[in-house]
Amino acid sequence: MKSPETGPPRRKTYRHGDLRRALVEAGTELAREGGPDAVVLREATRRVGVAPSAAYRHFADRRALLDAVCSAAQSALAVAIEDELAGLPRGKDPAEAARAGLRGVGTGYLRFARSEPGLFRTAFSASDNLRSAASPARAGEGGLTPFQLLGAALDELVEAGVLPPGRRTGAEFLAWSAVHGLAMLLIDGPLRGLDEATAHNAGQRLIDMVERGL
Amino acid sequence: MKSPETGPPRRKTYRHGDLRRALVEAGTELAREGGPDAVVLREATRRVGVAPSAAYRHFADRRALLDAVCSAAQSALAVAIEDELAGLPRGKDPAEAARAGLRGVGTGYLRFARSEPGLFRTAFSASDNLRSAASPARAGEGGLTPFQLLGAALDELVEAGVLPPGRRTGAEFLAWSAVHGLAMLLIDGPLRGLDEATAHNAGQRLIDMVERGL
DNA sequence: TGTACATCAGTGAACGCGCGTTCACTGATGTAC
DNA sequence: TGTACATCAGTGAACGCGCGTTCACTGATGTAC
Repeated sequence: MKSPETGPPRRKTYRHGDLRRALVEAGTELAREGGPDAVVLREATRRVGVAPSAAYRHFADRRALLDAVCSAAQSALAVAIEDELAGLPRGKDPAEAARAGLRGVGTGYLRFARSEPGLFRTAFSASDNLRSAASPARAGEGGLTPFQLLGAALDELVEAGVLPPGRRTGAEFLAWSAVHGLAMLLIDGPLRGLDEATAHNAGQRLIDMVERGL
Repeated sequence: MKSPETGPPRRKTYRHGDLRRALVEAGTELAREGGPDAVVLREATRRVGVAPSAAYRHFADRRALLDAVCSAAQSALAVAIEDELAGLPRGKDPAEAARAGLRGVGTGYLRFARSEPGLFRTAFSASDNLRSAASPARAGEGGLTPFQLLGAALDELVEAGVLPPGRRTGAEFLAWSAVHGLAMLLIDGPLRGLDEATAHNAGQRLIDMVERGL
């Protein structure tokens, strides 16, 4: 029998205990609802039930909070891709498995963009934008970032003899471009509002194109 | 011998004469400098040398001004593509010409994204985002919007027998995705800051991939 | 051609808003003796 | 085990800022007579 909690959660202790984490979580929720611009420092403290200035014990400024939220969003994207890969049937021949791996990365990426557009847009708004794409804060449970997951999928394609090694260099940027572009068209662009099945179809066609074209 | 003009231009007449156009131009300049968020109504009136409230004679609100600026940005993108196409050598066989046309659309698109990142980002932030992609306000000098220019290039590819008609449906979204995604990576993402030649190269490789993959 | 008047583009002052950030403070915690 | 004290996480009031928008107004323009 919980008392009806209105507004911010009331603390019993003067100290919060885990304010930094709580602010990142509140900020992530804001990003989920409205993208990077919605990550407002005062609103995050409000939701946590703390004075605005308390945030400055843990973050130098608003940008620092946003950067932490960006990392969290990238990590969530990595997890979405990992989930897609984990759902793949096993035990095929290496070539087919490698192909399925690349497809899985693209599909997971697109699924995340559609189901979490706010977080997706936030993932690409870090101030150092993906330059340090290898930061552990941005990785999924397997310890790889989205970019590294894509790279690994391409490596497997080469190992399985599907992709000529000469074509490997820079291939992540080509594949990424295609999938990222479709993601943008689906969430902000003219393909916004497509139903689930049609969107999935467009994604598969695009990945076909990438596979043939690489 | 011009007098040194500091700040906003001083009007001699009480009436401005062409305020709507002037505000859209000032807004476009703001978008060029800082993207859609930089299109600030007060700043636009400041630059034009007019009271903030004067804007409301011509625009219902800030969003209406931004929409007009978006249309202008899309039109500028169309012109950039047209320029690229106009520079193409003529008189080849139809198949080759059609291929060059598609390549030109992609190259012009990427060139605009890199040379005018602020306008490029603004072009994709209309509230009705590209749904009415055929609006004349968004067209280039030839009367076609960027999306229509791409469609025309694909049609030529079909007519020249390069692209099987069965593959034509939805092909603009596949090609657009790839090129748009690369544009994003080049201006906001991890490929930001690439030198001209490398960026051009990446663009050509991507377009190769699209051509093969379509 | 001259004059009265309606129109409406632009003025200027004011509004409330929410933001990020600062600063002197308060009070719970944990450590040293 | 008990007490003094340093630490530092969180408080609360205040700041200046620039924004979008409103409203009663002013004055140039063009039209009707």
